[in-house]
Amino acid sequence: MKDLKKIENKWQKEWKKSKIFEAEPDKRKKFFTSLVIAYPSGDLHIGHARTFTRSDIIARFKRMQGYNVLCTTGFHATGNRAVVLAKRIANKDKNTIKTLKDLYSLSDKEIKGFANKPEKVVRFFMEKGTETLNLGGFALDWRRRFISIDPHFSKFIDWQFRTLKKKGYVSKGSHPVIFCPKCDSPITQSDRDEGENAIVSEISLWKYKLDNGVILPAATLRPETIFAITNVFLHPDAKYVLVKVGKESWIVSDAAAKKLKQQRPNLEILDEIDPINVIGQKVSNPVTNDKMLVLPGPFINPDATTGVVASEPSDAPDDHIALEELKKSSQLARYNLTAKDIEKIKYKSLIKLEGYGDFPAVDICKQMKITSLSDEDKLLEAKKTIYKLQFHKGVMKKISGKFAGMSVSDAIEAVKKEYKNKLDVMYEPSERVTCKCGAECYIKLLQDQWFINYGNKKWKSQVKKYLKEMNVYPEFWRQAFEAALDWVSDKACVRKSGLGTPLPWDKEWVIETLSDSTIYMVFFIIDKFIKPNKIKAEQLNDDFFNYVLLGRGNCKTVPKKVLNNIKKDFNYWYPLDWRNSAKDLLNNHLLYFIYNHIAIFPKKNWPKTISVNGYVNLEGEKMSKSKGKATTFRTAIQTYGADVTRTVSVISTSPEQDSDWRDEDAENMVKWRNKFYELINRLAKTKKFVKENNSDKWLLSRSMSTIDIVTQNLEKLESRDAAQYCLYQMMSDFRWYLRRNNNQVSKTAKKIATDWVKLIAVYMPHISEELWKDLGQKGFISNASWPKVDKKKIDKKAEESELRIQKSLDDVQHILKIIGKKPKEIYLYVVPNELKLYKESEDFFSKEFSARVHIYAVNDKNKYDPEKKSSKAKPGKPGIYIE
RNA sequence: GCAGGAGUUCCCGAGCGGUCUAAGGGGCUGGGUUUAGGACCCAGUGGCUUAGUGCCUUCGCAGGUUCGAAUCCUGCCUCCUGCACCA
Repeated sequence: MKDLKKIENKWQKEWKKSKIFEAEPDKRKKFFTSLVIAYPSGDLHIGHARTFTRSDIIARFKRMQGYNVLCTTGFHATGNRAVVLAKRIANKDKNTIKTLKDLYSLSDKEIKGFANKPEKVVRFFMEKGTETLNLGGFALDWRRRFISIDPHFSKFIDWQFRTLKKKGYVSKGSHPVIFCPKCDSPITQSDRDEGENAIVSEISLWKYKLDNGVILPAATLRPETIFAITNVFLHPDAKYVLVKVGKESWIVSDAAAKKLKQQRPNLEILDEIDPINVIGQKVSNPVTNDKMLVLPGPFINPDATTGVVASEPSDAPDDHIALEELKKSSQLARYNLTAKDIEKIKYKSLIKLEGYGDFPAVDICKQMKITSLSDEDKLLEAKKTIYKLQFHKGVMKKISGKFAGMSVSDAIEAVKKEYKNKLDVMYEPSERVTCKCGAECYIKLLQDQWFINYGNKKWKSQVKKYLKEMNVYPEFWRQAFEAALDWVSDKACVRKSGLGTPLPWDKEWVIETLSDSTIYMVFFIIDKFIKPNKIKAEQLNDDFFNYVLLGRGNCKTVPKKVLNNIKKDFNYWYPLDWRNSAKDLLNNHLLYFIYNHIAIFPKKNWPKTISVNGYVNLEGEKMSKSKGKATTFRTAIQTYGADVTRTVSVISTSPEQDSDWRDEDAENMVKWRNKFYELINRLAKTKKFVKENNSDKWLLSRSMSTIDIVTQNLEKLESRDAAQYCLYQMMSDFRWYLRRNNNQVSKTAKKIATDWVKLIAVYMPHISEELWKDLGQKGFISNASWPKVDKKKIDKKAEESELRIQKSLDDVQHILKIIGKKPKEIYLYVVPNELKLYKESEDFFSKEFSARVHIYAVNDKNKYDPEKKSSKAKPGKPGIYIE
C-alpha cells in the first residue's frame, strides 16, 4: 500500500502551488467564514483541531456546492499570557521551560531567546501554528493572515473604539476584581493557590446609628431581614477602628477597614475603638428606627466582612443560640448588661415557612437539640437548611410592610432596590482566596476603568432581536445564548498591562483581549492589500476605515484605486456567513461579536450564522488537568495523519457536547482510512464488471438516501451525524454489497464509490484527492461538485427485496443454530413472484452456508419437499427445508 | 448562590411518545479464513423458550400523565460547565 502520509504532504504542496484556496471576488455566490483566531503562546492543541476542522469542513463543503469560498485565519496576541510566559523564562522557571521542551522540542537556546520578549514568543508560535494548519490540510487563504499586535491592526482598533465612543457605548467607571496586595494586580483563576472558583460577591451593608451619629455597618447577604433585627453584635475582644467614609463615621473591625480601603479610596482610618465602650449602647434600625442594643458576640469573626453583625434570631440559628447563651453568661456585668436586658429582647416573626412555627430558628435548634455555639457542625447544617428552605419557599409576613406576600428570593431584590440610598455595599470573595505568591487576596474596586456598555438597554435589545433572526447551530445553544445575553453587562475593556493596542484617548490603558477581537474578520479583507501596495500603518486613519467600510467621507492617505478595490472587496465578502467557535466563547466573544457589528455596521453587514461546539477532553480528562502529556494538534497529525486527526476530532460526539480525544479512536480511524483507501483503490483498478442484480438497485437507493442525509446534516454542521452516515453507513452498505456479489462490483457500484469519495473529501481531503486521481478524474476533488441527490433513484422496492434476502439468510441461520448440525442441502420454497429475486441469489446463499441451496417456487410441481415446508411459505418468508 | 446542561444495557455512545432488547463501536464468546500469530469475515452477547417462535424484565431514584414512556410532567439524588479582565 502507498504511504498515506506522503500522500498528505504531496497534496498540500499541490494545493499551495495551484493557489486554489486564494479567493477573489467573482460572479459566484460568496461564502465567507474564518477560523477563530488562536492565541499563539504555544502550538495549537487538540481542542483547536475540533473547532477548526468543523470550520474547514463547512468551507470545503460550500466550495464543492459551488460557492466562492473565503476561509482564512489570523492570530491573537493581545493580553498577558505571552508576557507572563516571557517573564517566567527570564526567571528560569523550571516548569515553564520543561513544558516548552517537552511539548515543542525547543532547544535551550531558542527558549532563552524568549526571555522578556513576549512579541518574539507570539511571532514564533504564529509560524508554528501556521505550519500546523498547513499540515492539517486546511483550505485557507494565507495572504490574509495577521496578528493582533500588527500596527496596521492597531489602527483598525483605534477606529473601532473611537467609533464606539462617539456612539456613546464607551464610558468610565469602577469595577471590583479579586486582587493580590503583594503582586499588586488582579488575580485570575490560574494564579490562585486557594479559592480557584471564588467569585466576587456583593454584600449589603445596613447602617445602624449610635446616638452620637456614628454608624455600625452590619454586613448581610439577606437584607430583607432588616424588619426582624433584634440587636447588633460586636466582638468584645477584637480590634475595631473609627473610620471616615465621606461625611460619615463608621466603626468597623481593623481588618475590615483595610479591606474597605481598597473599595473606597476616600476611606480614612481615624482612631482605634474599644468595642467594650460601644457594647451596651443602643443603635437605631435604619428602616424601622427601632432602638436596639449592641451586644457582645465573641463568636463572630471580626475578619469577615465589617466585623459588625446584625442579629435576627427568629430565622438565624446562630443568633438565637448566641442570645440564649448570653442570658446565662457570667460576663454580662463587664458590659454593664444584665440577663434581664437580654430576656427583654422580643423575637419578631418575619417569614412564613411551611412546617415551622413563627420562629424557624428556634424550632430547628430544638429539633436538632442544639444548645451551644460549640455545636458548630450542627449549627451550620441548621443554618443551611433554614436558609435554603426560606430562599425557595419562604413568604414574607405582614411585618415587612410593602414586601408582605413576596417570596424571600423576590424580597431580597426588592428590598435592595427600594432602599438603594440607605444601603451600602461591600465586596468579598465568595471563599478564601490566596495568590500563588502566598498572600491572601481581597476585592479591590478598580477606579477610572473604561467600559463598553454591553448593559445598555437599547443596544442589548437590538442584539436580542437580531439573535432571533440569526441561525444558531446546534439550535441547542440558542437558549444558553439568550440566558447569557440576559446576564451580560458593562465590560471593563482596558488593562494596565499586556500586549495590545493602547486606548486611543487614554494611552496608559491597553485594550484587552475580548474587546479587540469583536469585528476582526473585517481585517482579513483589508490585510490582503497592505503588503502588495506597501501601505503604512499611518495611512490607515479614521477617514480610511470610514470610507472603505462605511462608504462615508473621503480618504486622502491611500491611493483612490487601492481604496476602491478594498471597498469593492469588502462589499463583496461581508458579512461573515458563518462563525464557528468552541463554547468557551459563548458567554463573551460571540455576544460581543454581535454587539459590535450591530453598533458599527448597517444591518446588511451583520453576521448570519453562529455555530458552537463543546470542548475536547484527553482520554477522559480535561485538557487543562491532564498535566504534561497534553497532545498537540501537530503530534496527533504526525502520529495518525491529518485525515485521521481531522475526522476523529469531529466525529466522536455531537457538537453540543464535550468530546474526548482517545488514541484508541484514532487508531481505529487509521484502520478505517486504510480500509477505505484499499476498497476504493481496488474499485478504481477494476476493469471487469459484474452483471447487475437487485443489490445494485439497492446500493444506489441507499447511497442516494445517504447523500441526502449527509448534505442536510452538513448544512447544519451536524458533523457527527453527517460523518456517521458517510463513513460508517456507506461502508456497511458497501460491505453487504460486496458480500452479496462475491467481492465483485458493477459499473453502478463504481459510480457510487466515486460519489462516496466526494463526501469523504471534506473530512479526509488528502486521501480523497489521491483516490480522485486513481479513479481517473480530472482536477482537484476539492473543487469538484458535490454529489446531487436524485430522489427518483430511491427505490423502496429494491430496498425491501434486499431486506427479504437478509431476513431469509437470518432465518436459515437461526434454524441451523437450533438444529446444530452442518447442512448438506438447503431448500427454499418461495412465492412465485419472488422466484427471480431468490433465483439470482442462489449462488450467494450457497456460498454463505457452504451447502447446496435449491430455490423452488411453491407452485413448482417438480420440487423436492419431503416435509411439506413449502406450505409455510409467505411473501418475504420462504419455507425452509434443511438436510 | 445564580445560570445552562447531563445521568441509557460490561464500557464508550445513539435514541427523546408507539416500529425499543433499545443504532454504532469496543470488549467478551463461538465459527470461518490463515502454516501460526495478526488482520479480515460471520454469528452470539438480560432471562426463559423455539426449525425461522413466544413471553418476562430493563434506560439515576420515586411518583404522575397516556390505550402506550428511555422519550412528556413533578419531586429527589448525583455529576459537569460558566459567573468576567481570563484567552
